[in-house]
Amino acid sequence: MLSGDIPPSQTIYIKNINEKVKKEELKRSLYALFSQYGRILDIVALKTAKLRGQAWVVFSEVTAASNAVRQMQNFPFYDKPMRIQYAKTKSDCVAKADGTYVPRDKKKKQEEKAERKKRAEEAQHSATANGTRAESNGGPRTSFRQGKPSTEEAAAAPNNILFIQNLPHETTSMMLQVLFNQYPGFREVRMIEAKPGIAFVEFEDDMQSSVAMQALQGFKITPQHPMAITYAKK
DNA sequence: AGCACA
Repeated sequence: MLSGDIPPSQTIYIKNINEKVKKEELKRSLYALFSQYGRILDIVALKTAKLRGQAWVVFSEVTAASNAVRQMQNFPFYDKPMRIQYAKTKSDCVAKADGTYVPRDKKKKQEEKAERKKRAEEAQHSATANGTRAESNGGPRTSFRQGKPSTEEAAAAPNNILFIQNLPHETTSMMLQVLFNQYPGFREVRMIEAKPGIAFVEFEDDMQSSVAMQALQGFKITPQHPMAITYAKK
């Protein structure tokens, strides 16, 4: 089943997460990894028998979620490739924001489940009746990968090397080293004499570079120079 | 594999 059957949502659902990682660390890592795509409103992760190895990341915008679904698909996270889909239902924090939140009770939950099942069956029937797949209501769909995931199409593919721009010309590699050295996995800063205003900062792995990126994004060495951090091109 | 909001 293609994950594309689920309509776009501002919440992504991630599965195949390494179950050994502790909940709080998991949330922090997810935040570090996904905040590059947009503002994160909430991250939900539970370690119950049914829900371990999964997480929900709620973005403030659907577009952010869409980019995350595409670009982080199969990202090796704690040695397991993430499987990312849109969430099937609206997150509570979103419902609270748009005023549609109603506190859940056990009974309500069952009803929702039954309702989902019924709709799925109906969709199944109509699809087989037409002899086609139900390409759900309107909306231009991005095409989904058929073959192997290609990293080339990822606009912002994570990289252990960061590319820093908009530095004041007087920035030294020493200054950057002090700044980036506070984050685990830091390796080195590289600057090019002939190209002032930019730098490359290397970390041990993608996760660690992502944490530093998130933490220092927009950091101002001078008030006029918020640094712009992206992953270096491979 | 698994769709929640402790």
